[in-house]
Amino acid sequence: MSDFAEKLIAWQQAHGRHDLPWQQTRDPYAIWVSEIMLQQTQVSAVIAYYDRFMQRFPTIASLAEAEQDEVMRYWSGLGYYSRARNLHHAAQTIMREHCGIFPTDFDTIQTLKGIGRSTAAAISVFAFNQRQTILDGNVKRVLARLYAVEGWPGLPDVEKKLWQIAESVLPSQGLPAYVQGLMDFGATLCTRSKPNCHRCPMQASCLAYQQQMVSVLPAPKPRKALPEKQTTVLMILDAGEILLERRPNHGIWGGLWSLPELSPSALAVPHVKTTFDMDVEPLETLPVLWHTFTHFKLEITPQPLLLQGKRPPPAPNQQWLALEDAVAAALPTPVRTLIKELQQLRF
DNA sequence: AAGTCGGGGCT
DNA sequence: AGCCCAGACTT
Repeated sequence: MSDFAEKLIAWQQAHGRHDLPWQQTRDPYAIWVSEIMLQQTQVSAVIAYYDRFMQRFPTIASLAEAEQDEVMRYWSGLGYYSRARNLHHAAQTIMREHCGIFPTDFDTIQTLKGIGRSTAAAISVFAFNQRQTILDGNVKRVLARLYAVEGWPGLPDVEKKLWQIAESVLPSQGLPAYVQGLMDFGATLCTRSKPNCHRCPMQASCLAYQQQMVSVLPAPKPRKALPEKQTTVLMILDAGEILLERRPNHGIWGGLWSLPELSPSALAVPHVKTTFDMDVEPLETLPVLWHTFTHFKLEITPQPLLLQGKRPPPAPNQQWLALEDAVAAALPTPVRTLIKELQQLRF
């Protein structure tokens, strides 16, 4: 038996979960229902649904005979409703094509709707004590760390490698405890954030731990490049003071004081004349600034301007502030950065 | 290979 | 406000 499997089984016996409702049985139907409910759904959310469902549909036959509407009612709130439709459909398939007996053959199990390789493996192990491996999100994380597998596990090549590793570390016996251990270990110790490496029996052999890669493995799903927007902000100066404008309550930086904004296509000098009734002269430009929000990147072009002549009275949503006060004010970070840069340029 | 399904917990 | 969860299926 691989060193990993041996340690995992020992860990499972000491620290794993043993009292979940679907662990008290070897009925393939009960285990099947639990596995479907647990797809992309946390244990704590499943338990109540599982108990209610099994009370109403205790057997394959009772589920197959039920109206789809009633099945859906018992699933309502769990999400991923195709799981319930597939479960219902597969129950009827078993009645029709398998004499009402849940199939024991691994490949046959996978032909049932809603059962892929990992779920088929879980059923095969827990109900029939067969030698198969699962590969769910927990197991992917555990193996990606133990074997320092780089790349997002959703990539076919990476997933293939993880299946291969999962098979290679499979013990020859004690499969139920081992597979339950895989899941419990990933769910409670080798967690996504803040894994408990101190209490990990695999620490010495964990490649990610050795290479200090635990926090970056497995690699997160690559995000699509954020859309880029651009804007120009006006830095209108007069007597060591800068003109600030309160932003509308809705939208980005809602209600915050900021710099007046200008659509990138507009010309600064005429715009300021029309909008603010000020005569200004352009100053030396500052470098463009990038700011990243959660949903887009913003290219901010600062446009410093020097007021010529008399300062008109500020509108209610405007104020003049000394540069050093502006730096200390509660302005959006990139705006403060720009004002700081301008301040240093002046002296 | 990418999109879809989903409520809920976590950060 | 994303990201992820005992994934599988469709496009």
